[in-house]
Amino acid sequence: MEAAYASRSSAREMVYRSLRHDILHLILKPGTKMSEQEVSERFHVSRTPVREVFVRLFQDGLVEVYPQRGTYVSLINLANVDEGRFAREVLEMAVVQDACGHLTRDDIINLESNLAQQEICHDNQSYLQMLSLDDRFHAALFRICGRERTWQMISQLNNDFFRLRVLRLSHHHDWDRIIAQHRAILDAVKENKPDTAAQTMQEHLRMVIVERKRLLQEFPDYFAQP
Amino acid sequence: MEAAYASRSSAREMVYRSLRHDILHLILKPGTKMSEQEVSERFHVSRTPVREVFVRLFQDGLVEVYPQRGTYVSLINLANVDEGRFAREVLEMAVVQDACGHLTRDDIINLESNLAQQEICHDNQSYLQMLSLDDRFHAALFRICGRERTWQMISQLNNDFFRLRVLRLSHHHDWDRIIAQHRAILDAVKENKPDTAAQTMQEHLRMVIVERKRLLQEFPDYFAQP
DNA sequence: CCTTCTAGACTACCATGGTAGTATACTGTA
DNA sequence: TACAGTATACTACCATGGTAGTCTAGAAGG
Repeated sequence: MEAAYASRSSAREMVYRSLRHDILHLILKPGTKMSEQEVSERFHVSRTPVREVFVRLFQDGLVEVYPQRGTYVSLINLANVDEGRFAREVLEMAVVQDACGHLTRDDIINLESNLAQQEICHDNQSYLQMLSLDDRFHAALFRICGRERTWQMISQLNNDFFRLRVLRLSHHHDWDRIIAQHRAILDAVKENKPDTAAQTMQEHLRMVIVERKRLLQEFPDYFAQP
Repeated sequence: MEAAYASRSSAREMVYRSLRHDILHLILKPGTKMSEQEVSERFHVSRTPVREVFVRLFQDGLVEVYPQRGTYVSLINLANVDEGRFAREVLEMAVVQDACGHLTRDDIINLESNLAQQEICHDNQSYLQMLSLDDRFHAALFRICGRERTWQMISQLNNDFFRLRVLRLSHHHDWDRIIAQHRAILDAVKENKPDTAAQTMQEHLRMVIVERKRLLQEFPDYFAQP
């Protein structure tokens, strides 16, 4: 058996990836109506694969389907954000402590290189690249501990958290603290200080709690009522 | 806006729930072939909703789709089991520590009642009920801490872990330790001993690691090669 | 002007037919 | 017997037509 379904470039897969990307990056804004008809015309495919994409997006929590009424990009649910953040906090504190033990030479080079690129981003103000680097920084810590799948799992469940990060990074360019915290985490891991590393990670992941209020005021119609 | 898609009883939803249940409870054994045709005839619906159900099951990791070749119930992936177990361990240790603080009278009644029913199950040897009670016991701890969604999230990702538990509970009726550990956890929480509670929870969730080897030998064709 | 009712234009849902690609069983050949 | 080539019966994939349910704009009545 060779390549499975996911890796194939079917019409369904193309549409799914495109819509998923656009929703996560807020190109399709929360609350936007999406009809089978419209999407199928836009991508020049029939309605069947579009329906199947909607099923997948619904499974991801990215759209809400109201039968005979319409399909809408789901609003950002702050309760989901908070629980996703909690899961990340607990898991990443454990992971970063574990990483203190086995950090290879290559790992250090990789993480240092990532941080250097973050600095460059800070000058460029390229938030898309910053987002990607941030993800890769955290993913690397999981990979070091042999917990790559765990990262993938919580990533899947943190779609709302992701959208909040997009909103934050794209509208407020106060990335100094973020980068400083990444630096502090890396240093603590390198110096084999698990407690400091965990502490800093916790602080890092709790930043969003404060930012939340500001974003809620600034973009009230992006969020679901709690 | 009222009820959303998920709660409706469409053909798709019926078929999805039925197949999902059968796969998770090993009624449909890992590796079994499932064709659109066959399933659509069995449920007396057309192939379109069946296709959409396959998409959802694929998203859940419960089936693998090989285009133009067939759709198969996915084998149990032990790497997935282990990472899911790790996530549960870390999260549940945090949750059970947190639960020590705020345990209401109703919570105690609920959990004690659950444990009493587990004892009854132990006599009846009803593994399906035992499975359900076990899930509800752990879910209750999350709910107490206001982390119900977190439980739902990790449940979604622990399908392989779930199937391993089904295998274990249905074929080996050594439930004494499981029930005893639940009792120990509850007691520790009641007596406000967070460290003991966390420790016992860790031990509890690590039991499956040992069982794994036995099950792998007993049902080799249920598992994917690592 | 405000409310009630109705006709029409949507929506997602499901059935069905056709297509390209894959696996397999069979046939012909050495 | 062993093997190569081919026909056939599958598979999932996609296009399209019809249907019941929902929303909305405009007419009718107060």
